Amino acid sequence: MTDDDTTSARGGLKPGKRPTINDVARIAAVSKKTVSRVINQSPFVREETRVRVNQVIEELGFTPDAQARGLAFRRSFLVGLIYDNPSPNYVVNMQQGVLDALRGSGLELVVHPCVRSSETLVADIRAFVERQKLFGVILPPSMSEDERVIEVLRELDCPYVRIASVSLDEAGSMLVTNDHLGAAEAGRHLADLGHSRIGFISGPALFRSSAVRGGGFREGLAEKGITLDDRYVAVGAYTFESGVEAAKTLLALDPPPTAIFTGNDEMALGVFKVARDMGLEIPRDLSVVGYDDLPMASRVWPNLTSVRLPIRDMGRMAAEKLLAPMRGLDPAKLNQPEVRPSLVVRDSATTL
Amino acid sequence: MTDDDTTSARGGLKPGKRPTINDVARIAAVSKKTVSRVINQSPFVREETRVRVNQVIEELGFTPDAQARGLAFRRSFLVGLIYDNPSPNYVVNMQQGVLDALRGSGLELVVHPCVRSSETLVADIRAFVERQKLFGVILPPSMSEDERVIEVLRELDCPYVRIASVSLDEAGSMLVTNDHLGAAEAGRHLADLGHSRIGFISGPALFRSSAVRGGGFREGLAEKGITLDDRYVAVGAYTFESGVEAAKTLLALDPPPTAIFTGNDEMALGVFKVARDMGLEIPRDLSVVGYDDLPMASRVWPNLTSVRLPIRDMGRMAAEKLLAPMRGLDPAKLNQPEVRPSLVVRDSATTL
DNA sequence: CTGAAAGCGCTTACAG
DNA sequence: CTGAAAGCGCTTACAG
Repeated sequence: MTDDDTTSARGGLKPGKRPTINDVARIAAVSKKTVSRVINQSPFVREETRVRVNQVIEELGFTPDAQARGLAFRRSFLVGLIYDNPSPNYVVNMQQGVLDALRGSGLELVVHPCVRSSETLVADIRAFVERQKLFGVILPPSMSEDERVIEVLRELDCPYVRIASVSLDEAGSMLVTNDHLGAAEAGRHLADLGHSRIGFISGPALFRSSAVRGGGFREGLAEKGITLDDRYVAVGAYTFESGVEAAKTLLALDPPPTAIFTGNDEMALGVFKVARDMGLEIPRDLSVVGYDDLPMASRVWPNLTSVRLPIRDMGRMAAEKLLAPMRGLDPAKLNQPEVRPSLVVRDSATTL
Repeated sequence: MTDDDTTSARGGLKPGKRPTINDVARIAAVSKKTVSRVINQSPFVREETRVRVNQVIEELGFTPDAQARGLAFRRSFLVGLIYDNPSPNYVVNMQQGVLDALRGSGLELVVHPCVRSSETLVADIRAFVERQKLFGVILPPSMSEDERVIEVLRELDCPYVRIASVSLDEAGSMLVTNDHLGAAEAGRHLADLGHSRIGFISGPALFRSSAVRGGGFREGLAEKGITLDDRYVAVGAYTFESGVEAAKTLLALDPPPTAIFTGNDEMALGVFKVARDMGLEIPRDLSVVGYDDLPMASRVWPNLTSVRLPIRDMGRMAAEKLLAPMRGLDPAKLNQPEVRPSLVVRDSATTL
């Protein structure tokens, strides 16, 4: 439609071809290096020149080619999200946060799921990062906890930010979620409600958060003089189905627990299901506390009491750390609040 | 660790640098063009040569540079998922399906959310697609329904597959979900259960599926001699919160509906919430039928009767269409089953 | 503040 | 079946 409007500026352009930096340079009557400087916001361009070049860029509808830039820069404009998390809800929330941070940065997000137990995991990740020459990588749990992967990233000189419940790396490449604090709060809460025969459904051993949340929970109970009985601990896999299995085991104990704390919300819903199937009413017959506070926690019935983790914010903050150097900031010194999980009391846990 | 093992093959390689196609060519004693042929699986390479080259590639740990290949090919190895869907669950499911199809293809997935009502939408998408020279794009609803976006993709010569409830394009770039069929089934089901004063919470007008599902539902009811009263139709936004609002409106009518069909599951959960708040028991006092059959449909209580859409499969099939030409197949003639939504009867709807 | 040359690591015609 | 040359569209030193 507006082809004619730009005829003057497009003079000499081959039809059907995208304008390149050469076209911009020719029409703006500068060298392509100067155009490159304008694109990359170099300060060494006279204001007048910059304006003229930007005007031509605008008129031509010029968009720098990511492949060509990447080839010359030896680095792409792609951020990788490498994950193995079994909870799609967790992943999608974090992904949204990462995208929040990337918006307007010129970087794009490549999602790369993988299987941590796969024999080819390390080779796969190496190929992915090397081939795409990623700008950087974000690693949610439990990918963040695999030192073989970290080793590869270091070797390939690929910046990364790890998200984990405890610190595993230097501040600039680490986002700590302090899960022991939230779990301790859950423990104190259940103890305060008068529970003492309490069950715990742990996440899988592969996740640091499983042990950290379990440890924090024990700690919180201990503060109130309660000891978690190992017979009342079941190991799940952070999935709904595993929550179902673990709940069956725990509720078959004699005497059964009066309350159950689960390593994440997904498994808490599994407890909900088993309780209903057994004719137990929550919270009257069984108190349940989850972890993560996914959106669904406040949509199920009864509303799930859960430890809130700001998953989306975590994704955003991790991405901001990754982008910090590009903005001339020190990733270790961003003015980011520490992640402090906190208990959201709803209706699924009550006094004994 | 194994550095020494490869010393022979790495002879002459600059330390600390990734091997390039030149290194492979030199060590295998062929031209780089031949190496390129092996990488791209050209049939015009002698078996013996191919084996030798692959061996050197293996020994060197050579990975072709995606940027360089993209620059030469004038096309990247990235597939874009451009979406504006308000339901994170829907998106994450579809995304998983797309990733299923991409696994092993050498292509990576770039996720690109956007706001359809934004003034810069078209320009944003143009810049994204042009800059990344995308291999192709997948468009879930309602992005799939925006003809301005399609126009840009055609102009940029970017292959795409649209996912929508009705056909909007040629078979090769279209995945039709036939939503009228599933909605009609929901209508017949509620009618068969004896309901006649039935509410409908529609999706937003921007989504074709809203009208298609509404139309199918009316059709199904009509088959049973029931007419949907416009006073019992509320318009939502496919979100939980909008479901809450719409349910409040419908349940405040005098007389209130005895059953509600919602345009998606997310809004059905909103109805669940309002019913509970009003002291109504589902399904005794109110029957509810949803659409999509997200995993959570079978995790809430009572289990939600819902029209099942194989969202993950849809993502996979759409991606397979996109990849078909690369595999020498005609995307219009893939042996894919048609998407047939079907009602999954659970516990949230019962006889009047 | 600006530019001409060389190069990033691949592939596409074009020959042979 | 194989290769030498040119080019994809940018940026990095290096000069001026």
